[in-house]
Order: sequence, then C-alpha cells, then structure tokens
Amino acid sequence: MLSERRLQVLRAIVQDYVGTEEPVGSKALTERHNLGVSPATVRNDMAALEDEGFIAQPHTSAGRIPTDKGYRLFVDKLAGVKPMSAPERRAIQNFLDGAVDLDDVVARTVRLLAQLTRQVAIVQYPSLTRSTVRHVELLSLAPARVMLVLITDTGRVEQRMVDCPAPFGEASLADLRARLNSRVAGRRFADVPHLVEDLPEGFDIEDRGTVTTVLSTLLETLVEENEERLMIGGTANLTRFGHDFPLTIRPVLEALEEQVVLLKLLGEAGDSGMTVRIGHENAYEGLNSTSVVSVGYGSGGEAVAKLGVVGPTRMDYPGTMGAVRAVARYVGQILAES
Amino acid sequence: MLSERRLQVLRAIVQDYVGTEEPVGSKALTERHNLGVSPATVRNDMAALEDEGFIAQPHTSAGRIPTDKGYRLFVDKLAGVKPMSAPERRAIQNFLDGAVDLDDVVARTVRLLAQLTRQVAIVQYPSLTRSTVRHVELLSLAPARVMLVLITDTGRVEQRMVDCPAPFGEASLADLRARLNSRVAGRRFADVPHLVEDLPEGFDIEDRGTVTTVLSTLLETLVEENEERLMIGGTANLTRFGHDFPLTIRPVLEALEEQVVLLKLLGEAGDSGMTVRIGHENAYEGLNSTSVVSVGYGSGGEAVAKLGVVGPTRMDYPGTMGAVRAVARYVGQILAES
DNA sequence: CCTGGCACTCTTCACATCCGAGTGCCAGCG
DNA sequence: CGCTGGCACTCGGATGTGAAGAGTGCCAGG
Repeated sequence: MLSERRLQVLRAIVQDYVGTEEPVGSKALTERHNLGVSPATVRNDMAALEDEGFIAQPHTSAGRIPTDKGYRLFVDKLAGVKPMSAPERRAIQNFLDGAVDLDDVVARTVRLLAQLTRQVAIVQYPSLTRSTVRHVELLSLAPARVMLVLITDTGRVEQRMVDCPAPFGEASLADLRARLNSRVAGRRFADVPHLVEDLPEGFDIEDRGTVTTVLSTLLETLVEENEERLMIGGTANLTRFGHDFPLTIRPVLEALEEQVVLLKLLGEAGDSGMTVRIGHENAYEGLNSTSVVSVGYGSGGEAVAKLGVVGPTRMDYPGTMGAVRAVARYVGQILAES
Repeated sequence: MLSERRLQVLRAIVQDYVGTEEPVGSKALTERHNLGVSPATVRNDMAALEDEGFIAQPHTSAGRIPTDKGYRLFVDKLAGVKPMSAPERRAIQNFLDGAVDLDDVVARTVRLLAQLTRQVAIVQYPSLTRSTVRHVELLSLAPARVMLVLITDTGRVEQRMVDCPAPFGEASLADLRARLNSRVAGRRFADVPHLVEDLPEGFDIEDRGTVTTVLSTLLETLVEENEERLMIGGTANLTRFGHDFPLTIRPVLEALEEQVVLLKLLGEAGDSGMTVRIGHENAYEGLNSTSVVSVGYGSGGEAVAKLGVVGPTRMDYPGTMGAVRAVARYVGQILAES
C-alpha cells in the first residue's frame, strides 16, 4: 500500500499536470506544494509510483505524467467533487429556465455543459421506455394514412406515419384513440406492450388489421435502439485538446458522429451515480485518450436518460464532475416542472 | 482580358493545387498538362495572373496558389458541375429510400453528403413558412393546458405547449380544431397569419382568450427565426483540412456550433440554383478560409430549404457541386413521395 | 510572342552543437 | 530506517550552419 505522502505526491502531480499540461518534475513539485520534504525524497516516491504504474515518463529525462491508472486512483481516492458556487448555480438555473420545449431544454443543456466544463457535452433525450405516457394521439391524414403521436411526461414527442392496410373511418379512429389512451395514459412506456396486447380483439374484423398495424408501429417506436436520441455540442473545445492534434482529435470527432458509439458509451455507464471512464477504460478505441464523465438525470427519483462530457484524460475531474452533477440536477428539476 | 491560354493555366493551377495541396510551379505545370508551351512562357502567364490577383505566392521562391478571386473565376468560367456516375446516383437513392421519418431523412442526407464530398455537411429542415399545412392538431393535456401540433406536407412536425388563461372544454377544443383546420389545411404556412386573424370572433366570450393564446403560439412558431432548424455532420472531415490546423479548424467548429451563423449563411445564398461562396466572400469571419456550396431543395418546384457543404477553399468544386446538386434533387423526390 | 539560359532568392532538411531540466544513485545524517 | 544533498548522466528541444532544390524574374535571341 502506498504511504500517505506518496498519495499526496500523486495528487500534486495530477493537479500540476492538469494545470500546466507539462510533465512535472520533482523540484517543481516541492516548490509548488509544501510537502515538507526535499526533491530527492519526492524522486524516490515518484520512482515507487512509477513502479506501481500510476505515473510515467514520456522520455527518460522528463518529468512524470499520470497514467490512466493514476487518474483512476486520483478520482477514486484523492479528489472529491467540487461543488458549484452559488452564482454558478443561479446561472445554470436561469439559463435552463428559459427553455420553451424539450428540444430547447436539451439544446440549452448541451450548451451549458460545454461552456461550464469547456469540453464536449453529450445529452441524451429522455428515454421513452423509462418515461410515462401522457397521451397517444392518432390523426387521420388520408383515408388509409394515420399519424401516430406519442407524448411523454417529460415533454418528448415522437411521431410516426402509419400506412393502413384498409381505409379507417374517423369513428373507428376515435374509438381506437380512446381505448388506447384509457389503457396506457399515465402508465410507463415500458409497460405499454403488454397493456395493448389484446386491444385488437375489441374491434370489428375489418378494422382489426389496421389496429394491429398501428399498434406494431407503436411498439416499434419503443424498441430501445430506435428510441434513443442525443445531442452533442462544444466540439470546438476539442481544439484545446493537446499538442499532437490531428491524431487525437480525428477519432474523437468520428466517435462523436456515431450516435451508436455514444449511446453505447452512456449505456455502459452505471445507472445511478456518476460514472467516470478514464482513457483506456473506454471500450471504443477512438476514445482511448479521453475521459467520459456521465450521470443519469430524471424528473423524479428515477433516471430517464444520461448526460455527460467527453474531454482529455488530462481534465479537471473535480470541477467537471461538479458541473455535470449540478447540470443533471437542474435539468431534472426543469423536466419535473413541465 | 486574359487570353485563352492564361485561363487554361489558371485552371491547371487550381486543379493541381486542389490535388496536391502544394504550391504549383511552372515546370510541374507544363509536365502535367500539355499546354504546348515552355515553362518560361507559363511563368510569364503566371506573373500576369498574379498581377490580376488570381494567384499568389506563399513566399518568394515557391509555386503559386489560387486566391479566392482565382477560385471564383475557376468556378464561374472554367469548370462545370461534374455529374454523378450512375452507380453513385443509385447509391444515393437507395440510401435515402430507407428513411422512416423526416428526422431520418435529414440525418441520412447529412451523412450522405458528408461522405460523398468528404466535407462538413449542413442540411436545413424544410422551412415551415414555405411548406403547406397538412394538419393542425390540438390536444387537451390538462383542463387549461393544450398541446399544439403542426404537421407539414414535408413531414415536419412541430409541437408547442400552450397554457390557457382559462379552462377549455373538450367541445370548444374540437370546435377550434375543426375551424382552424378548415381554414388552413392545404394552405401555405406563410398565409396562415391572415387566414386566422378573425378566428377568435366566432367563439364565446369566455373561450376567446384561450383561442387567442393558442393562435398567438401558433404564429410564434412560424416566426422565421424560431422555425429554422438544421443538422450538421461530417465534422471529422475537418481534420483533413490543412497544415496550420488548430488555427483554421477552431473558428470553423465554432461557426458550426452557432446555428444562427449557419442559418444566415444559407439564408444569404441565392434562393434558386447553386451558390458557391468562396473564402472571404463569406460574411462570417471564421469561415474566411472555407468555401460553402449550397443549393435549395424542395418537394415540388419551389425550394423549402437548403443544404450544402462547408470545406476548405481548396476543394474539388466540380465534384462537390455535382454531389450537392444530386443529393438535393433526390431529397426533393423523397419528400414529395411522403 | 515564345524560348532557353542564367543568376538569384528562399525554404527545407540534415546534421552538429549546446543547454538545461530531470533523473538515479549513493554516501551521510538524524 | 528514512530523508537529504551531491553528482554524474541522459536526453529532448533550441539554435545554428550549410547544402540542396524548387522556383522565380529577366534577358537576349529565334
């Protein structure tokens, strides 16, 4: 086990490196932090830390930089979450309060996160399956064409066109709409499939085909992989990434374009509490030089989606985590109000 | 006026520079293009072209590169639009045909454009005001809470929450819905404002406030600046931008985050036909080292929105223009079908 | 008007050098 | 036993020099 001082040395290395972006040497360390020991002692500690794999030297005669393992220890044991200041919290709230609809909430959240953390922000739309049905609407656009609109309690609206196998009268439509809503309104989307199972049975034989078609479109919309959407922002912050620019940034931009990758990324993160994935802990190779900080947010107790940021492994973890947590909290509040 | 040969020299310079990304000299030119004259002659021509401002030297003893003015001449007079090959056209069509809703169409279009041109793609959602109303739906979510849903013939759906000044009965709602639709269905959104002007007058005094509120929300939704949405993609292509990376790419990424800037960008482009804005022709400073190729697209004769790409001024103009035009054409077809 | 020749200009690259930050190790001290 | 100062060593980054090469402008001659 590492001695207390060695942990302090590691903490100091992480903090300095995050601040300066340059390998930090023993002398600089003793000067900037009063560790109460000489550079030589620190050098011994550093050698030990390097043996354990917490820090590394870019080349023989340079200072040390933290490894992914070093950051991991730092995040787990050495650093807390830095709470937002009161003015910051107020600013967050004010900014989010101005939103007019869900798209706007998400868009504002992305901007906010990107600005606060100076990193790339990712915000997932509230999951349908984890939300509650507020209303299901059916509109007849043509004799055999129906538009299906799902509305959740989080304000999300999803619509889908349905081509019916047979013309569907206005009366039948109203009937279906009423029965459907009486069954599912107020219920969780996840429960919808078995709530509507036997619905077609109550209809005339000639309408049954259409009812079935509408329902299957409804169920399709709820399939996990279709229903996930997200928004990203702050990609301009990637330019502050580091020195070996094109090589690092390229795969990150590519990853950000692949919603599938991002969704998986957020999906892998723990369901409750904040998750920090550092460097190679990320399954996707392009993100091996980044860290992802994510957390679930929700209107009530349960998380309905996640949000987070992607930044260089060399990031201000306490600050980032503080910002992410605070934003998630306020977004949850906003959603609960609407 | 420039002689025929000098124009050919300019064309050759543009083509070579676009291909190699390196300043092109007189000797290389005569070798790669059979101009039928010697390097010395070309040198004279180049000197003339430089005097006129079409090309420039990065430094005294280097080859020439085209200036914005040079590209402009190239695009206007020297190059055509390179049509897509048959397999390419088929691929475009296949790819777009798979879309399930408007969001999907737009998302696929962005991907497609980015892939074809290897540049950053921007696709605007069909403008509300330039589309036709298919249906206006009103849903009662709570006694004094109505959801307004607008559906266009292009498949776009916009929803807005309305807090009513007074409870609004289901009957009144149905009444309003019917009257509203009979007035505006099938009409252009742009005409909606004066079509509904006197609508409140037909209602009981106690409902009139709510009707007015609903209508004003409807009109707000149509205000130009609110109703424009767009999607971008292919930002990873920015990494192939050039050498002086961070400096060029940063402002571009920033511009791409500012939807306002992009909308203005597309807005400034001509309404019909393809527009190419080269380097400093772009009003927004951050895009001074990029060119923007854009064109309107629409389901029928008239353009309902625009799409385009942003790339380095050093781009393959004929190819890019060909891709942009082809994609716009097919998107129009898809929208018309839905 | 075109051409070959020529002197000139600059950038780029390779190579050599120097400097300093940082290290590891060791002997000595508390 | 752990901490310290001292010291030799390493290596990367900065700086400088020189040669090579690409490209130019200009001029005299066809």
